[in-house]
Amino acid sequence: MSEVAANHTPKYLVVRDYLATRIEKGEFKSGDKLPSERELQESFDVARVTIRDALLALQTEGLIYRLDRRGWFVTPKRIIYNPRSTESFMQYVTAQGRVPKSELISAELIEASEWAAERLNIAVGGPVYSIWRKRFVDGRMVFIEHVRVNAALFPDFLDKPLTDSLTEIMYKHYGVELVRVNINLYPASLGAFQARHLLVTPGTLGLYIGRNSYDQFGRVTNVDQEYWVHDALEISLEAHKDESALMSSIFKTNE
Amino acid sequence: MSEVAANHTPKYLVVRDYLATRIEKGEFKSGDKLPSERELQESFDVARVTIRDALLALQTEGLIYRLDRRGWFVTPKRIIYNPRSTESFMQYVTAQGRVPKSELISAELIEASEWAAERLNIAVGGPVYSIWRKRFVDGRMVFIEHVRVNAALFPDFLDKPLTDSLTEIMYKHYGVELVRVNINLYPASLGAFQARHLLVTPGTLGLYIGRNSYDQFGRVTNVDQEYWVHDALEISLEAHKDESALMSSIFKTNE
DNA sequence: GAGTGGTCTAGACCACTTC
DNA sequence: AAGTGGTCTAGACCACTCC
Repeated sequence: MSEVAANHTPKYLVVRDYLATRIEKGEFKSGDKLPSERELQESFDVARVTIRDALLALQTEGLIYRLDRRGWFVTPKRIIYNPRSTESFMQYVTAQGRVPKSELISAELIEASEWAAERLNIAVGGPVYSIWRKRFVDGRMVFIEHVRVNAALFPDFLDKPLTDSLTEIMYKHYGVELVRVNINLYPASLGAFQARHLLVTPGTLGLYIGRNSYDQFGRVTNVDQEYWVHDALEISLEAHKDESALMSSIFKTNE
Repeated sequence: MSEVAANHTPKYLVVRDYLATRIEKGEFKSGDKLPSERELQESFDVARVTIRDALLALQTEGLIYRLDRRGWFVTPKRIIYNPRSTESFMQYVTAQGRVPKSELISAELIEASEWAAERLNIAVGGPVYSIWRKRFVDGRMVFIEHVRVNAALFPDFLDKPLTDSLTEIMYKHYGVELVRVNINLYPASLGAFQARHLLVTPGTLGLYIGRNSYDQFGRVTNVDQEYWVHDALEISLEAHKDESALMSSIFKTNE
């Protein structure tokens, strides 16, 4: 490698840097729409593909996001989520000075699939409430959620206000308390159904969060699957040495 | 929307589906190299850009990954990481029947930057060991790590075997015990330095994990930053209601 | 040296959103 | 109706890896 760098910056990174700088300076603010791809193309005098490479790079970084066929927008600050907390979405979003919203997509009584039955610890074909919800922060859709509830434990559940915290409903109306959750999460791409509801292009990067909830009797009350847009969430938690062992001696964990 | 779908599947998704199927069937196995882009282009009789769209979609899904200028490979199974466990990388990878490897990139004594000083709770310019390491699973690079150690607490730390667990070194040689960690993580793209070491294209999607470690005296011993490739890791943890409150009453947490 | 992936051009048509 | 993003073509040159 010579002293004078032979590498020149690729054009798409020049465009990226320019846009990134303007976003960081606040010239494009959170939620703002960027100029159209063709406008950018003319400003920089490059092919449209090159503009797209720049935009896709910024998307991966989480600086901008795309609404399918609607354009590119500046990404708002991430919401912080503590998986060890039992706060509901409405609570932890509000606590961060943001405005949460919930929307019910569908709710029905179905027969447990093999996947659901295994996790809910019930028989295949057993009664399950299948609930899809959509969640917003400051008006932006951030994830959709699929909840499967062990219906045997919660008669008339579908009559309850299903945009509220389901955990709270279980506690107040059925005396069932959430005492333990198993959580797993990883980056994953958003499928057709999820993408359509989130108004993003199918295949967009997301963040998957799975959750199994247990009540005071060790029963699985519900299993949830959350499909987040990848740039809306930051996970934060604290752990103490040996506490897992300590907790198992206090609660009886059945594994 | 008419009964007979007017939508035909885009070509790049046809290619994606074909490759995804062959991977799922095991015709391409974990770690295998896919045919070159030009070979695929000829097989499908499409433009190379279309092949790339398919490959990029599969990459986002985590089915394949790319080594910069080397080609596309089938992604191995994810490693499961429990952020609440105090197991070291070597331990939790081995426990999952995989082969871990650590490599030291660099280790030096430097002056604390503002960023590091604030987190280590020391003065700006104070002594800090800056350690970069590279981590492998079954021979594949999965993340690089930047560790900053409060040097005042650990004289001659750089003489120790720095590919081993640093936590263990602190305990065995200095009697300093890790009792608490703060962790935060989110998807983020990999910068030039990280990408070069991981042999990926700069801007590739990654998973960022930050960690602050506290000892039995409440001191911050080290702050770590891990830059994972996005498809190598799944986070898994268990939480109990009210345990946070319980733990704070047992340990004194200084916040 | 051959082949590969990384970048780029200068267009095009379509489905869809927005006005 | 106009404009946008989504998809696609048929090439090209370069830097780099691999043999």
